[in-house]
Amino acid sequence: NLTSLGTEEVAAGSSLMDAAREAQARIEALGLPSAGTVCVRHFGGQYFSYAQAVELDAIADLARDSGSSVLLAATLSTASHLVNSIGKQFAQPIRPRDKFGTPKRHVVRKIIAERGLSARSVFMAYLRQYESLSIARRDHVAVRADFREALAKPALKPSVVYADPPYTRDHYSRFYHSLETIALGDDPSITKSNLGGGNIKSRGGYRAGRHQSPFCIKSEAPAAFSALFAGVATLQVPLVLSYSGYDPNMEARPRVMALDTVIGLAKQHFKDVRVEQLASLEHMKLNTTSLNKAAKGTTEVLLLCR
DNA sequence: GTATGATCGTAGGTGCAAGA
DNA sequence: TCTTGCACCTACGATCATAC
Repeated sequence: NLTSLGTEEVAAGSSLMDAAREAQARIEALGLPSAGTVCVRHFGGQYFSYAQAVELDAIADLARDSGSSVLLAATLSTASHLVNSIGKQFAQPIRPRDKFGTPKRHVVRKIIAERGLSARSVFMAYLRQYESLSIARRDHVAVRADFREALAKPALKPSVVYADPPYTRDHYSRFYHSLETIALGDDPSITKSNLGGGNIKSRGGYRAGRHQSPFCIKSEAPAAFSALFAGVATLQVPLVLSYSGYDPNMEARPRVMALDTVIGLAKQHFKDVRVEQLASLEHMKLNTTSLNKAAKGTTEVLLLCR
């Protein structure tokens, strides 16, 4: 993409590099606010066609200026719908050639189909869909906040807290960083990968300072769980905690914290802690069979804390 | 040098819907 | 009824950083 010019594999002096530099110069000459061109500079060519990215910039600008949650929701759905990546997430741009340099035919078809879509048309379809939804009559509020803040100052008095923290070391903010940037309307720098000497911008184009959940970091997870339990206990309401059971005898990837340890922490804050194993459920197996280690024994567990 | 932890790049099985 | 295409999203292996 344009933001990574000079660090990519394109040979200096090639016509593609010349075109990219000229495009960048023309964008700068327009004198637009940097946040207003962030899609085309950061995600154009990487996750969207340049034309789609330009349209997205315009749509996102409109949505943010309006302050309308419906417009913003339709914008984010449009970005999510258009993104040309593996699995429709924002951590894995398409790699159109295999390791031998041969173009992947099915990927080429996918690129042509997805990058030919009009952002405006997709946006209008989502807008019509969301505008036609009935309005919920029950009291509710959506909050974007750190869980500690949300528990310390709840927007509404809850009757129960349901928590679904991550349980592996994978930070899922990687998969939504572009939507975060579109929603915030800023112009973040892109992080550099720790691979290759640390001088190459991350292939996923991650925004600097993206959220890293303490539940995914082994050294921080115990304090995070303690804060969660303490925060809910202070509200004097029950807690339903979703976690993943894990049998250390199986080959599956260990959880950041063992279930027994989580239960032990819960018991420090609640008189009654029950564990319900959802035996009939298994996580979807989303990997090649050879890598799909031991889905059995890693089923969903609910901690009922009172 | 080794162990441990953290980050990044990556693959693809499953279930559903649409089309043949 | 069968086939095909697609969205979903988990979690692996490789690599690097840090602590000892």
